[in-house]
Amino acid sequence: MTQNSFLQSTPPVLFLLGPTASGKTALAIWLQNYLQSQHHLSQFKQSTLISVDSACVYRDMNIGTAKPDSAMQALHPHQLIDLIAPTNVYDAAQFCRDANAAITAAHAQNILPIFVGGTMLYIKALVEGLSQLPVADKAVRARLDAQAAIIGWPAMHSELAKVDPVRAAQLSPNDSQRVQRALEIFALTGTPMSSQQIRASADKPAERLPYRGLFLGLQPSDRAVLHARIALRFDAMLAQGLVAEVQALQQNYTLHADLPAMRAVGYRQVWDFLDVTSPFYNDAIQLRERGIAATRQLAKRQLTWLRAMSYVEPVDCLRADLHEYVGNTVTKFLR
RNA sequence: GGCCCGGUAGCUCAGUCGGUAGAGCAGAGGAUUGAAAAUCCUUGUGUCGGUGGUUCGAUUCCGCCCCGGGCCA
Repeated sequence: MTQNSFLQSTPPVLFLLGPTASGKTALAIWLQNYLQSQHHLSQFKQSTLISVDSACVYRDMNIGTAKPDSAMQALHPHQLIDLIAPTNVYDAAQFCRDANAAITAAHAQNILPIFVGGTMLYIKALVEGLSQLPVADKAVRARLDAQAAIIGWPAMHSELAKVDPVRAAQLSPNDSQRVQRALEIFALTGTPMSSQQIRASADKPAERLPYRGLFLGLQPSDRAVLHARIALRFDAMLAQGLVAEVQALQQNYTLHADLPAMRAVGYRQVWDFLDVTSPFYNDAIQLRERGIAATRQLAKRQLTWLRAMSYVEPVDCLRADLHEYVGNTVTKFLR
């Protein structure tokens, strides 16, 4: 059996990646309809959408996450949304388990998996793998946070340099999250994080995956158009009741501002808007401006990810023949 | 119409006792291994409103004009 025929017998998986407001969801739904109408072109009669979104995993966070509404989900169900309460924490490793299970289940039923989303770390973890590292430990993190509150993160970084100089050299003394994670790993295992990390073969995901992937990365040729869409969409969220949604969350759950769910774009800014002690309390103009700016910054980081992932094929989401182009590309891939 | 206060980076403003200027925010580029919509790194030349004058030299001092805001008529 040649290498080529082996690859062709490997089941396919589609990845539709892109920054916020690039039109991923609409394109995914169009593609699902398209594949339905063109099912004679491939072995798959059906497809399934799988969300790649660290915010859509939270229940009761609908407006701010631009989650597909119930009418849309009835016609085009998404997997990996509404998995946990906003008081809980999801992570990249859990995503890998959930995503791999979804792929296996879909292929077993001769269904084409289509991943749709913008959390590129999850994709990187799924494609390139994660090292065998301990899961987050609440108690250890609380202890490290308490210590950092006294001596500051640069001093914590100095502590890290004593036990894991390799990792410390890779990190900024201000990078609280990564410094904490490295200290946590040492506390839990007694071994430096740097000696437990394995480097994945970033450029050749196909060699270690039991399926072959088509990775399409939506990137606008004109950033200004994306910025305009982001502003429009944030205004729409406010009009749909984003503030009321956060108030309801605060009533129905015991939340605090440091929860990953409440640090999400939009939610964090509304939290400040509702917080009497915040300088942004009750300031609707600031809420709008800060929400839009935070969304633009998120989109920028997502685009940086896409440019850095060599196996992602860039697609201009503003091209006039977007549907035709994506349809043809996918058809060719599935053939 | 008179008086007062402003007009400096996309925005909010600081500053130059006269030697052409700097913060925050925004923007841009990058990193990214169990919080990732997170966290972090790098990045600041702009007719200093216009014009005339004083001066070796004006964004800075003076005159006039324009544009905001306020007070008095």
